[in-house]
Amino acid sequence: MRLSLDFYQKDAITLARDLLGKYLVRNIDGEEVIAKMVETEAYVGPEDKACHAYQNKRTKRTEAMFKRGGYTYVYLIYGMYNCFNVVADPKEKPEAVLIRAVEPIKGLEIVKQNRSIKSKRKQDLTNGPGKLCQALDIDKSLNDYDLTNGNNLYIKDSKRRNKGNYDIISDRRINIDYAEEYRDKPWRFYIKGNNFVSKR
DNA sequence: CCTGCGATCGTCT
DNA sequence: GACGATCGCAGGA
Repeated sequence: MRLSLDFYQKDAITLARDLLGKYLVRNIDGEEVIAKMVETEAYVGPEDKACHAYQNKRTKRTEAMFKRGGYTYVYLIYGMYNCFNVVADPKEKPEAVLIRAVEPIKGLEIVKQNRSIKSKRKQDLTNGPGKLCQALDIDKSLNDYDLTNGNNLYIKDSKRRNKGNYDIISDRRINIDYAEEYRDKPWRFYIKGNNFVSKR
């Protein structure tokens, strides 16, 4: 079942944990790709020096983070890759969860097409924030997109019985050395033992 | 296995 | 004008 509005109205750290194991669903020209989210990072609003909305910095780019939970925040990084975030919290609280890695569940052929790589290791298809955006064809056209309404992109519960009963590891976030005392906050979360996690 | 490096461009100063 | 919530490749151990 698609996650409802209230699921997202919580702080980014809680949401980052709760999103693990949930299914990200992407419709590309009628073809469905489904991927399980296995690694996330919380970006915790005005206080967090690693967050784009640090000190409530409000620009065209960060505007989506100020939406209520359940919207997307997608931005271009290093001129060539996209990063996909799920906005948390009620309106005006700029917190979001970066999806760092997913595990393909359905539509593997499409994923392989979207990712033309030499590596034959399956995990290299989606074990990174830029990689999974390529794999699921997520770019800025899906920024500021309502995950609770649209059909192009949404999140659903896995039907499995393991309702979030994963062993969850928390660790430092990746590549935010500039964030001073927030650099080492344990706000990255991943499913223990999962092969698609980008870094352990 | 690991480290270093270049690619590439929208966004903000 | 500078830079980045990254990636893939090359080269060495």
